[in-house]
Amino acid sequence: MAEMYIRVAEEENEEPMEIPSEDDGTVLLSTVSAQFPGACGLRYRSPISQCMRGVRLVEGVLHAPENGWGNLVYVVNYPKEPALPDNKRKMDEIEASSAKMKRGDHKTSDLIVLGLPWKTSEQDLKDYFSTFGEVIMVQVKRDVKTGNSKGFGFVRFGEWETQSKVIAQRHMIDGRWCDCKLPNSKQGPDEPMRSRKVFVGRCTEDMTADDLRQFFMQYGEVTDVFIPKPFRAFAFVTFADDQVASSLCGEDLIVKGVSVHISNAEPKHNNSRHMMDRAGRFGNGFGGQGFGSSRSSSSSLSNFGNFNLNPAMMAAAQAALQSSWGMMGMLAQQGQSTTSGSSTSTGSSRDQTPYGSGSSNYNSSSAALGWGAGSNTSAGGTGFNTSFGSSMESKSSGWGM
DNA sequence: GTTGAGCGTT
Repeated sequence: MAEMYIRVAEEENEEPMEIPSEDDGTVLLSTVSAQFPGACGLRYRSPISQCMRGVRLVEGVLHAPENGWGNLVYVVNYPKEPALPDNKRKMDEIEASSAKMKRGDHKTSDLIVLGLPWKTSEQDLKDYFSTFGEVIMVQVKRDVKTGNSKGFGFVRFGEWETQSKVIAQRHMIDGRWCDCKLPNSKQGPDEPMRSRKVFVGRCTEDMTADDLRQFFMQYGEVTDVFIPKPFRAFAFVTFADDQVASSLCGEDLIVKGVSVHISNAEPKHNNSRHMMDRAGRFGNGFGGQGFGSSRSSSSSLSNFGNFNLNPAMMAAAQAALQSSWGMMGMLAQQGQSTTSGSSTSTGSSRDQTPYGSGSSNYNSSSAALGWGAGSNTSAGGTGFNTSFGSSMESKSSGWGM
């Protein structure tokens, strides 16, 4: 099937935009979200049943309904708002619209961007994130000596709404799925955060992170899904709202026909545990920033009128072109992403072996940057060792929650 | 088979 366009709109009766399909007739979710930032799926009104129907979404790929995409208008799905008690939501709205809204509450903070392709530059990051809203800072962390990317970076947005939207979804950047989170340094003391995450026991191996995300989305906005890498029959799901999480604890829910058990996520093993326990008398160590307190994630999509042609798509396409695997490589990467480690991240240990066997061209530039060379001998191990058997001590610094 | 990666030379 040749490339075609399908019609997509934010609401059923709004003017649709045409967005391109892939050669095989599927449409990438990343293509949709390039035009509709924050999109998590598509739906349409069935001409037969007159009901809204969901479009099948498998690992980032949208599949046409039985009789093809046709000429229907597909409507964008966005993550559900956290299910807050009505009165609470009203309070937030009033607060937000009031002129004397205390500004301190919704300050943005730096977000860590995990899982970046080695080659992603700060400009790439900025181009990508600008589709969501005003970007006021980007960084790619690099090895000081070699200048090689460490595979993560930071971004800071101008608006709180932008930040919360970005945290709530995954990001296809230069051909890899990346995650944006509050960095550990910004996480509050654990209690408030703890309850946003639930432990999901009795998972089966066929439950992908995407499955879990789709399933739990009905209860509220899902900000993270984690599935341990070698299969271990459990998972973690994090919500934007701690009330959603705690309301599920103790339940047995049916996911893909299997009963899973939801319980509290225990704190991750954690070395920094003596901060301010009972030293109560010297003022509370953590005075200021109430961290987990009031979160009112309004995900009204401000469509900041952007004319830039979807950098997300450009970047992905670019990645496909440059990788010797072409578009197939991209698809392969996506496919692998959800079956592996964290839903979040693409693949276990940076398996971005972009240059398949024998591809000649990769290193005029990389070699100059010191890539292939004798890996890292230093124990500090930010290295790029492609052999990931080598253990670098796992430093779980705590607050991963 | 029921408790998890990776986090900032300011």
